[in-house]
Amino acid sequence: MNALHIYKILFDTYGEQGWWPADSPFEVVVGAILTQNTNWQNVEKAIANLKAADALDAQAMLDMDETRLRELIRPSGFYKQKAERLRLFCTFYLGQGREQGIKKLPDPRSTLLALKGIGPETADSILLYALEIPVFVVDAYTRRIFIRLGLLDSAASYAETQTCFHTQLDRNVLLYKEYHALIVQHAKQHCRVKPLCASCPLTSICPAALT
DNA sequence: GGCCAGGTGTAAA
DNA sequence: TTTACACATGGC
Repeated sequence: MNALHIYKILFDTYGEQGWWPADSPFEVVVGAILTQNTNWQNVEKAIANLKAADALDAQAMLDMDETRLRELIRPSGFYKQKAERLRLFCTFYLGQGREQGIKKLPDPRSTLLALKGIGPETADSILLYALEIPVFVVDAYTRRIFIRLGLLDSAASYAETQTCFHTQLDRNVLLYKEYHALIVQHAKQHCRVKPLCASCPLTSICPAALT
């Protein structure tokens, strides 16, 4: 039993996800910041507001008042700190020369992590879905599911969890994109709070499934 | 009405 | 080095 096996089960169950749901790499970044500990439905409202205001653009976000940006993204919650985080990223983004400039940095991941408001999951989401760099995105769902399956120690750090996937899977952008998307899709339908249930496609391989 | 959501930064132990 | 806590809206 390994990560690839789980992937196959999830793919057979849910099919291709085609993530990230965004029209541009920059929109991926905005979504990645806005979705921090936030329901995606709320993020969609905020992004719709930005689009309606013609503000889904780095320069536009920097040009407007921060209070205006706060209002536009308010539905996504934590709107004061997220407005600041978005603008900090926008300054970095334009300063580096957008996606291409960031990709050419010696260590894009460390550079992103140095930005206030960009932690490991947000950084890796940006690397994978906006910059097409093959890093596995670890989120709360990933941990929960693999701990329940007995494939991950409950004390495993972000880095340890990520290494686990990197060593068990080929370094493939499309695979990583789909895998993370499938985990989120799966988590939304099953096992959010309660242990694995009878209709869960992973039940048959979960040691605790029937307890 | 309470719980949760595709985390992160900060401060105290 | 780990553990709490704040940050905030909207759906179920």
